[in-house]
Amino acid sequence: MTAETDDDTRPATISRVAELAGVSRATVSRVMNGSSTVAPHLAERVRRAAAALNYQPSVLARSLAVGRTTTIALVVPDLANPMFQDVLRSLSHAAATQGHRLLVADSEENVAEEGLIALEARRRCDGLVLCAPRMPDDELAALAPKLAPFVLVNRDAVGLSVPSVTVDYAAGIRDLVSHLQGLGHRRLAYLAGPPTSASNLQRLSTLRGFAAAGRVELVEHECGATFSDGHAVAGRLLDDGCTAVIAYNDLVAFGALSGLHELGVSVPGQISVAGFDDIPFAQYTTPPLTTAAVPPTELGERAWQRLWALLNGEPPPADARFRPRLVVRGSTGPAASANGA
Amino acid sequence: MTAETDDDTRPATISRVAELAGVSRATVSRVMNGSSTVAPHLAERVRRAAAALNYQPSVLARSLAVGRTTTIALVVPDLANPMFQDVLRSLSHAAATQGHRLLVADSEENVAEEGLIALEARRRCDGLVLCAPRMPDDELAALAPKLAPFVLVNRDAVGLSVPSVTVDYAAGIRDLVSHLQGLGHRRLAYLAGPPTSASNLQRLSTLRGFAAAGRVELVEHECGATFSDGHAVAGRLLDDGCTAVIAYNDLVAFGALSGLHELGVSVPGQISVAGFDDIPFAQYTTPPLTTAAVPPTELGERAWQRLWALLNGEPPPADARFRPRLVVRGSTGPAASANGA
DNA sequence: TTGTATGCGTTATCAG
DNA sequence: CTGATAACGCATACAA
Repeated sequence: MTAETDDDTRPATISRVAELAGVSRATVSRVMNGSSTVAPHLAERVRRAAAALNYQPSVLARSLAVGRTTTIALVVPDLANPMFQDVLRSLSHAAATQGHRLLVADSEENVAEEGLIALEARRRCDGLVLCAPRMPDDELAALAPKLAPFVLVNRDAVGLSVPSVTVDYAAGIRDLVSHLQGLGHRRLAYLAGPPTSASNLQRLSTLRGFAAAGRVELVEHECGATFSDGHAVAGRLLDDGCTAVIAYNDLVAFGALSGLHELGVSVPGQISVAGFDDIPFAQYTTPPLTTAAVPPTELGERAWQRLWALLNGEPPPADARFRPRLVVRGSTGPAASANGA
Repeated sequence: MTAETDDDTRPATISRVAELAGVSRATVSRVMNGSSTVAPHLAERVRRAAAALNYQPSVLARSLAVGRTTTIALVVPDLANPMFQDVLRSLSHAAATQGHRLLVADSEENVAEEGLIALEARRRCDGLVLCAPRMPDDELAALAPKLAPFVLVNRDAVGLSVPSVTVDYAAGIRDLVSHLQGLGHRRLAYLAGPPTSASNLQRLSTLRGFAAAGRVELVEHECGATFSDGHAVAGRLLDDGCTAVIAYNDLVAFGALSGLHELGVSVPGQISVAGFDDIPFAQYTTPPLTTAAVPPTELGERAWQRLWALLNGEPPPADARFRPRLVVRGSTGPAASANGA
């Protein structure tokens, strides 16, 4: 008996288990899935055979047969960004709760290939969560049908029937401005994020609204989204007579804080600084950062909630819009009237 | 002609393309894969048909037929930990370079289920990168054959022939101690990480070695791995006459820094503080943190390099062991002889 | 060069 | 309750 069908190296298949147990593949399948009712003695034989062969059903084959992968994809523009890390973590956690796994794809801010990456990722699983703040509206619209079912995070779906979970940046900015106004600040600077960022635009237009209404004087600084961007702009902050500055996000605020510190500028004594996001380290800077907090786990959880509904053929849930929570810490204080002098 | 086989909603299959193009499925397959040589006019017909039907080959079916998913999995104990976020990002990036996607599974520090999670994740793809610092050696050994091909990150493979990429914590600690000794420190505290952490053990035994050799006096504090852990232990730091403290990691060091600051203790004036890892914010604390840096992208890249070799049936590459780089910043300074007074 | 036939490992339908 | 048998969608020897 020259071994030929024997191949202990390759993983056992359902057929080999069936053969060893002396039953049909269908029966093995039934036993493995706990479904249907199988005669106890047969079930036992199958279990033994499976154990003996160290049989593990092929997820792949099962997915093909069932038409479901129990896997979803997440596409983000930058895995180094704390915000997307939060989305990733909370989404992964939420999906795991329902027995789903997460495939992650980082477009690395490559707007040109973002669409292809999303498409490719989507085709590997059942659904998609898309973070693509810089993708043009028309491209998104064109992609939408091929990406479904999917949900958008941190960006509105123009006219598409795509659920989205977003942050109400306008409200956050309003809270920050009110807070600063209450402290006597009248003239404030905004450290603008990436020009193509949709969320930056929301912040900016809200601020311009305040300015247009004559409630504050606004000085805009082109900046960016990173620590270094904030750090680089610190030197120009005192020149234009602002007593407070709102940064695009916490990272930028950190940079500004650090730059101001190096310049010997007292915060909030001479100038107040506020961020946006409330990333983990915001409470640990010196001084601790006043910011508008978007709950780190909510985004991912809500996204999953909506995607889950879509996967089950339920009607697209209403959009979720989070109002950031104003977190007042030590980096903002009363306007120093002496500052302009 | 009552439509019955018409179903524009479901994705097109290779069969429908073949039918529309008037060729066999095999030919369509050849065209789609660019392989083999197909008559130009036929190829063109196939492409037109594919485009018309918006045909996208099923990744699933292809994977089943070929026996390859071009997907790998990453299992980490905590997605909130900056170190694993770095591994995730760099691994994802490196794998993408070779056209592979990443499936991420967070065991959420649940040591009991870690094995099952790894197994399940592994079965969904071609290979695995495992970060499981707390998993018992025997369990890992038992799991190894079922997880192959896989590579270990930040942990040694006891006696298994499993490639690993690790950090030479002992070397890092030696550098830190030498640095502190050079500043005149003789008695130092160690803020210990989780007792079950293998990397904590490496740090600890290295320090104990120094102490046993009479080169330093060592005071051990049970601590943990988070900011709060470091913060909580700050109050006890001055009591035992240490002039310097080495924290399990940067996070803990941040906490200690913050706690000491609140207590009005000057760093490094009264006590020096050093961390480990050099996570992004280490350079931005006040004072900036002296630490042992492990390059954030190397771990993931090397892990992919090794896994890639394994996937191609090449012999297991040699283990990669990174020697951390000493980064001296403002949080460490000359020992204050007046401290004990 | 092209088509036929078979396999990949499961699930599901439908008789018995 | 069980077992053939046909999908699932694609790739690939093999034959023509």
